[in-house]
Amino acid sequence: MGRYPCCKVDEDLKKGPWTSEEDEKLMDYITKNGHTNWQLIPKKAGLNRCAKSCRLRWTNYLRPDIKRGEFSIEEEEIIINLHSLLGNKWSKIASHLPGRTDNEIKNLWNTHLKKKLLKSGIDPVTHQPITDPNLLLSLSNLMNPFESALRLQAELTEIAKIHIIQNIIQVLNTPLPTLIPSLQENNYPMQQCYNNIIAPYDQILTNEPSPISNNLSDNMVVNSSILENNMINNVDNNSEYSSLPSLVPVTPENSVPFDQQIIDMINPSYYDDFYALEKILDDEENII
DNA sequence: AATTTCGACAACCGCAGGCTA
DNA sequence: TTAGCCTGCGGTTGTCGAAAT
Repeated sequence: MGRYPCCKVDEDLKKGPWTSEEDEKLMDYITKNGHTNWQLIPKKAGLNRCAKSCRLRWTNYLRPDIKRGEFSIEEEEIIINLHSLLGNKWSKIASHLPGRTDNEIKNLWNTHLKKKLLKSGIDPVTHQPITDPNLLLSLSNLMNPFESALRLQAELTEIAKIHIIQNIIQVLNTPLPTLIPSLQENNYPMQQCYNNIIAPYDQILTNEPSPISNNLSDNMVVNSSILENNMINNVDNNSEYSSLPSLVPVTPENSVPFDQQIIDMINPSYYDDFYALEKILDDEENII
């Protein structure tokens, strides 16, 4: 039944740091023969290591496509943003960063990024501002009080904006005419809604008109993944808030209610558009 | 100069889901 | 069909060098 076990428990296999000789043996073998069967590799390569150890050494260190060296600011931003969307899914996060391993990203998170967020008053788990007053006080004491207050205020404002945009995307991502047939009859101007609500913010982030704005028709669903990718990849490095904490996933339990004052801060006209959309949805709900 | 502490990173451990004989 | 291995993943631990005492 089954296969041969991965590593025999009673075998006296070497553990701990790899020597350069071991690296060379593994590298040589895989370069010549590939790594289709990890179980065979240690023996065939002449290594007294278990298959798992060999696989890990290869994927985390010896693989030729690994990008070594310090993480750039852009990479750190991407990691923070992806972490806010995906949580501790290190392998998923690593798949967005060519040449970086999940282990490397996990280490970076635990040693640098977590502290960086905490110092900015952001909870690294929820990616929301820390609300515990004691913790906030002790954090703010680390910085110049005036600078700290200004910074905190600016960051909270920016987070609020992102919350709003994400909520709008979520609503727009619902195929309205499918759900509510009468909307199709009314020919609700989704294009106009997009142009007024999403495009300006998208433009701020990308510094160019979004490609989807050219293709959006009334029956189309706004592709939020494109917008999210824009948010992740187009960090404005000149911005005072380039070290901004990341997006917070919009789920029913942590969706924030809209705040007139915050929406007005972005642009008062957006609220009118969204309010119009909300009103239509409410009306439809009442009819149904 | 010796010792201790801390931070960074590599490596290991154990689990879950998929796969295979 | 199923027992048990294989692989990938995330959490944790170990190691080593630098900084502090």
